[in-house]
Amino acid sequence: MRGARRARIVEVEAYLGALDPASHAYRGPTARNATMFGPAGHLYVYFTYGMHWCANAVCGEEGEGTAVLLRALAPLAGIPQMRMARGGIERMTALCSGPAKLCQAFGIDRAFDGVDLTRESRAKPWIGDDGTPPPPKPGRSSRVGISVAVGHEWRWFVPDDPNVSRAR
DNA sequence: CTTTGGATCGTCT
DNA sequence: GACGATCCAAAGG
Repeated sequence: MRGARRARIVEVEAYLGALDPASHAYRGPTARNATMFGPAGHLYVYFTYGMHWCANAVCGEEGEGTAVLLRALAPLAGIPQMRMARGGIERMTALCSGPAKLCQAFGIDRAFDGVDLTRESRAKPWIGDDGTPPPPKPGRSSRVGISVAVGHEWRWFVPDDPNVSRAR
């Protein structure tokens, strides 16, 4: 949520710090993952595959390294801006249907690593509660794109939402 | 529709 | 020096 752009979170994955070999925080704090070990409610942004940014909400106790990866959003407002940021792509469900796509749609990069998500602002991303209840029966599956700790079903999503990324 | 391979570079070994 | 918490275009059915 930034500027005129707003969207609803419809897919996330949990990464459990030192307990989770698939987490960036598994091997302890480094320059890159420092934000993960900070206070909850802040944004952890990382760069991957030489071209993509991905965003997490830090959610554990300070020093724990626990975070939730934002994997997909349902666009609500500022759609033309998202389209523009995504290179003029037309298909609505392609705007935010992936962790790197949603960052591109919202213009999220390293500059926003560490920002406080709990404070509403026009100049940076933030997360708020608009009163929409969570799905009564959330979808659940193993996490996408990882090669270790594959056994845990720590991906959660809104069933039947067209913006949810398709699993490999 | 599905499958495949290329792009591209910061981070940690 | 290897490899990613990915995406997309192109090619094949």
